[in-house]
Amino acid sequence: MEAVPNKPATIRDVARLAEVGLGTVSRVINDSPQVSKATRSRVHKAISELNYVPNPTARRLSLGRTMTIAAITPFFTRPSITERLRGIENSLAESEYDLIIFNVETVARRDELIREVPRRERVDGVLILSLSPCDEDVPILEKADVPIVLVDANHPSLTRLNRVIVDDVEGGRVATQHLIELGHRRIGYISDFLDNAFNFTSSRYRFQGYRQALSGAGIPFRSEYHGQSEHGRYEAERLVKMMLNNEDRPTAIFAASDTQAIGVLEAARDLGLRVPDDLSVIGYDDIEVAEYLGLTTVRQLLFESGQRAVEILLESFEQKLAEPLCEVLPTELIIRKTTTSRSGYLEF
Amino acid sequence: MEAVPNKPATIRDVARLAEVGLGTVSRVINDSPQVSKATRSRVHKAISELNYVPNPTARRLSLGRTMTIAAITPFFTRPSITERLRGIENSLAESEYDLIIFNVETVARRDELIREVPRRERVDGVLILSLSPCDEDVPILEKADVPIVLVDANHPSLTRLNRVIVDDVEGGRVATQHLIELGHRRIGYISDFLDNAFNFTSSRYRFQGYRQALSGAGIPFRSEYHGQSEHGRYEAERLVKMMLNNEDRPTAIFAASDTQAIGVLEAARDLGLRVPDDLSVIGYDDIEVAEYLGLTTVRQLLFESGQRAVEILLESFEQKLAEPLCEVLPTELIIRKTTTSRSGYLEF
DNA sequence: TAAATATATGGAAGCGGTTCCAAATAAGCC
DNA sequence: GGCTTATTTGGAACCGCTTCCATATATTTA
Repeated sequence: MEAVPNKPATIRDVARLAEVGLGTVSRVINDSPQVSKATRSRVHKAISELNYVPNPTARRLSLGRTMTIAAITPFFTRPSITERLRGIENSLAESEYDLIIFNVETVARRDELIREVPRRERVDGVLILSLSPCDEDVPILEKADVPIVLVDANHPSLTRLNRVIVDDVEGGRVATQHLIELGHRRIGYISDFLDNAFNFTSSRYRFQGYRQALSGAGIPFRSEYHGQSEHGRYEAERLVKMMLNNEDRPTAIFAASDTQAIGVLEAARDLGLRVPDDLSVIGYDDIEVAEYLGLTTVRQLLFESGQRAVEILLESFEQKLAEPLCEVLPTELIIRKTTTSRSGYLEF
Repeated sequence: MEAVPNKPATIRDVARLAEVGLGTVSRVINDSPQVSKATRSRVHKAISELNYVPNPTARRLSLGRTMTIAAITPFFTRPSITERLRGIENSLAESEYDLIIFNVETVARRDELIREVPRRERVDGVLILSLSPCDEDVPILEKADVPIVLVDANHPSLTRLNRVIVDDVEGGRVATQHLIELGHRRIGYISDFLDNAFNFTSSRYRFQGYRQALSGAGIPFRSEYHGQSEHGRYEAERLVKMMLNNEDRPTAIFAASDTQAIGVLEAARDLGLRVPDDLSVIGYDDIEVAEYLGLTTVRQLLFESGQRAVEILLESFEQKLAEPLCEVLPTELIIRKTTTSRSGYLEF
């Protein structure tokens, strides 16, 4: 029982109390095998007596590693982002690494972070979420001196960066194909703006898949069946109401995210359209509420994408990766209760 | 134009190239006034030539400060949490501090973090969001050797910790009083479980306010008008449907969060009740979607609470605080379109 | 012009760890 | 017992910065 010292104890205090050398204490801390049992327990006793905890900063400097991983992420208010972050935090919690987070809400900050964060002095690795690099960013990122993993982000000319992605073209195709196989011919697509300052690409790729499926089935694309706006449930609701007020309105809607699909369901309800009888709706993501709503959707592994990205990063620290990984996570069509066959229109 | 060096440049490289001493470079980096203009520009030239960035870890060790702030937060999927986090990140982005985040999803982790994170060697300050300490935590936190700010968290016996809180009792009272003044007598309350392992207190305090308002108006509390369950829109929907199926059902509902209020609105719609004519609904928080929905609610300053917490933390680093601050942020009743007077029942 | 004062500069010491090398001790072998 | 080898141990050197003190240079002042 002694007074709490003003300054935290250092490794030297422990060495003195345990009557051993500095190196020995360090070896005990780091579980080095070459310390005799007797010495080890003497040191442990001193450690707990002094309430000693190794100073992480000193450790980092000495190791030449920051033991820190940065996540650069846009608006972390969207469920798809927070789910990925949960996965990241979850995997990192068991490791020795700290997670530092940078939230991007402006293009200027995006550029600043992409330039300044991936430096060896700052962090050991970087995770970039849902922010696809633009042409100028590619060389910067490929030249960075720390491992980087892009999650839900990509660029055609990337070859030297790890990525965890979903094949959004395929996902869009599968969703649309599902509707086509149910007999739908007039299929709407509701999405974010395909072109945007942050270079979010998912809506764009899913749109490509949508187009592919249509043309594969010989259905011409009609631009009035594509609604784009800012991301959000209520924006989607507004868009789809306009679309559904047309004469020749769609019998099915593919929404680029579940959040937007919820908006579509609301709109249908407001317009007195029964889902799925009058309107089939399919979303994308399979966020938590999708199951509650019985929403048919394309599941992507959000939480797992974060976990996987961390695994890849940690592996790349240990040089285990011969070359950059581009891991494509599977998507899965989850058929629930918001899609059904277009009665009377089946042509198969 | 020279080859990218394998190792990042150090302050010594800069000193050598600029032909000055170590100390001088350090002074330039830290904007010390006592460096001559000529020397300063020589050093700057060398810095940009070597693409030099000071090593933060070394800086931290030397300064004896980690330049890092931890945020300990429960499930960061809830809008009220992510809004606060946004505010925190936003304020910290302009500072020199890094933000490291710990997500709490189990009680065990909560306890572990509360014990281990607030240490001088790890971080310079700690923000704890929406996790009220329990009795055993109080002495641990009060003895911690780094400044701590609780946000949306409190404990009756706390005196030595900074807090940014909302008077939830008052907020609950105001919400309920609003309904009473509209003539409602049968007022339901939908909330999280009042007792829960994480010791979330907001539902409890708002419940107190609800009770106060009722008894102030001479309305007896009826336990069948209080529904509690896990947090969430759909859980709330289920609860309120049961409540509304009773004979003597409430004419107004106070939901402990906007998320839950949305569930109430859904339930009303499913049951064919018009809002506000058949059922008045008031929420709490004023999250982004509340305005879209025209939801009457009690606004609390979520984003600002995060900003304010950071300000207090930074001030306490500079010893500017004579004693711990307990800042109560205002709430504001935002009357929109989901509450109206109980026609035919007005007794005033 | 010399002395006193103000301004600039160089670099050692120190922050608290890790690691490597040399030395001490223990164990094994003939 | 004496020699070799394996196991433990101590501590200097180092990681890259800041800071303080001593020294060098410039500026005032009498």
